[in-house]
Amino acid sequence: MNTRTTIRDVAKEANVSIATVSKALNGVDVVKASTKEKVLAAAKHLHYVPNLMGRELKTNQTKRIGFYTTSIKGPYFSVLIESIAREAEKHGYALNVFISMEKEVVLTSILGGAVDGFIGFEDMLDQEDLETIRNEAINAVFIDRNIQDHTFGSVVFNSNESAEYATSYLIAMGHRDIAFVKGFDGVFDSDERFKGYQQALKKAQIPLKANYLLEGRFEEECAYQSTKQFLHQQNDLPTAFLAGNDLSAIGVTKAIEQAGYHVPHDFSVVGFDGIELLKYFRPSLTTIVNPIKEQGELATQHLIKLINGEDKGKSFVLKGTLYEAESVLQFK
Amino acid sequence: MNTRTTIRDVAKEANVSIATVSKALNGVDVVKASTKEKVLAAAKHLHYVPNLMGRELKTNQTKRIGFYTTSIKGPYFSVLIESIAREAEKHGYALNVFISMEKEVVLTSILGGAVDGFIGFEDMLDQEDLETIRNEAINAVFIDRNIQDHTFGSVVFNSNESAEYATSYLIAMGHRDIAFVKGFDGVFDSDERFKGYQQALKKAQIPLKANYLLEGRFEEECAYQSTKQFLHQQNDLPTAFLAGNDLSAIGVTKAIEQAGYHVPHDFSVVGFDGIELLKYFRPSLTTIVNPIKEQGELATQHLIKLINGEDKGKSFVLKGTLYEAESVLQFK
DNA sequence: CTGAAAGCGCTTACAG
DNA sequence: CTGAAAGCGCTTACAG
Repeated sequence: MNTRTTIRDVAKEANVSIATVSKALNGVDVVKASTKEKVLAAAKHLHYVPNLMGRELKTNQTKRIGFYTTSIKGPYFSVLIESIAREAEKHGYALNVFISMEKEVVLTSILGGAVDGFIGFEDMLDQEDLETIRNEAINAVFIDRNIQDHTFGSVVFNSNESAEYATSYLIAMGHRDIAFVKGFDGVFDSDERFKGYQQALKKAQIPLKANYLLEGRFEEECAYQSTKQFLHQQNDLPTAFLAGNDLSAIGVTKAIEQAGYHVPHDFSVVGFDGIELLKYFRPSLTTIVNPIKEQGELATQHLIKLINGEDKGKSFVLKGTLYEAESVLQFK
Repeated sequence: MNTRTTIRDVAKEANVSIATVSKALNGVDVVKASTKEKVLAAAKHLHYVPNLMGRELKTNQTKRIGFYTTSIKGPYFSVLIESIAREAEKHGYALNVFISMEKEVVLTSILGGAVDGFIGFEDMLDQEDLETIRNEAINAVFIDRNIQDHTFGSVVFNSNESAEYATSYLIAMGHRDIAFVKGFDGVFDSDERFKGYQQALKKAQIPLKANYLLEGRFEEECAYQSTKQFLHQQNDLPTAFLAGNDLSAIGVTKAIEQAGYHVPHDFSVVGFDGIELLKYFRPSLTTIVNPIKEQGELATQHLIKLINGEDKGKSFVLKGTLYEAESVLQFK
């Protein structure tokens, strides 16, 4: 069994020192052209590829950025991750996606120096973890909460304003009885959307009704169940549903149809995000489209600037845009 | 700015040597209990996390497996990747997903020792690359082609048999004029499915018609365009379409509806894979469901056995199952 | 049970 | 322009 080729093998083959091999291969242009050629030929001949651990241990950088998550399910991720990967590659960085349920694994990776920085997501890391990461001066850009610090930045959506806008839009369409399908309490986008909903009602002087608040957990299934039950038990029905995200809007719509009603004739429905699979769903869904691709790109650009010391942490807020489709009808 | 905590800092804090710290932290149970306690306390106090590069360089293993791809778009990936990640984590390995368009980046990573082995996908790596990887004794399990060797295994679908079965099913439903929407020539699943289609026709003594072969490239859009054009230009129309995968089956269906026809009343449609987003699509699609999750799990188990030297490369073949839905109707 | 030493494969001042 | 040497942070025989 072949043992892996090292820089020493190349040096021997080319009759130079390992220092010269390193310089020739890394384009440190101090090496004589003929020497460089000789080294390159030897490296090619031996199929030499530098051991990354050696290089990274010495240079203390990996040229990798990380994305840590417990799951990549959900229609949001492929667009986000792919935009991060493309943007990173443009700047000479590779993206590493780590999927793990275990916090220890994630922390070991981040603090163990597996990446030069990471794009943060989910609430897996608590305040103490963040403190530790900060102390090690590891750069990060968060996309699900508003953080700003010397080494931490964030790129979030203006969920608050979007939700207020979406609610006002429904009100302008004649709806006054608008149910809200919640996401997760304590999650930034969820809380902000709920606040926006409340603000819009307040401005229109429509009282908030507790019985119009449904559980959605940002999932189709949960929203489906809540809505189904809601439609059965309630005699004070709304005329419209504002769902915490598109998936739950789909769940709401399916529950409405299942109960024998129709969207938008009996109920209007609005979602958030503008996920890709909407193009397969009928009736087409009115939603606030979030610029997910731009979020990934901006987060990546910012992270790389942080890594290179060209910037300090900033907080960016991206705006959503209303996409009008079939699921909303003028009321009355 | 804090410099990162190393094993030396912990040793100093605990008043022992770095060797002892290493042993205490790694559970080499030769260390006196009280010493171990002292070390653990010091490590915790300093928030010490071992530098992975140091460890990996020394031990020559990463406890990571890789998944390299140019894109994670497509409904297939989240299920596959997630099943790999979960299975890997069960065995103490982390999954690293690398998304890159550049072959050099991928090879540098694989040959540079970034992972202990990888799950291979796509035709990015040519025969020569595989040869190089083999020479370095790097383990891999491929999921899109049938490879078997000492360090290489594979887990593929029985696309040939599935396609023959699907075609025979359509024939049994009374269809004799069956168009085939191709994937990519040269791609294993694509070629195998095409062969299976041909075999079934032959067995039923139905001649293969060249004008019944459409381009699909495994994509919705391409299949849509091909089918649209086909329906316009052709006066010899088939009664059923067998599409290379579900996405192209969706494209076919949309083109049929767009041309004013209906599925399944005017044309029956069958796909392959059983992707998750089918649940959002109407009419519901008859398809051959591939056990994607099982493929990911089996590939991972096999890879880890290869890494541990507990097995040599094998070739596994997984069977699909027919899922009958609305898109096929008895003909006549 | 503990520690000094070697060495994994690199890069980079430094000397020549 | 080239090379000898140091050292990145670990682990692991080996000696005591």
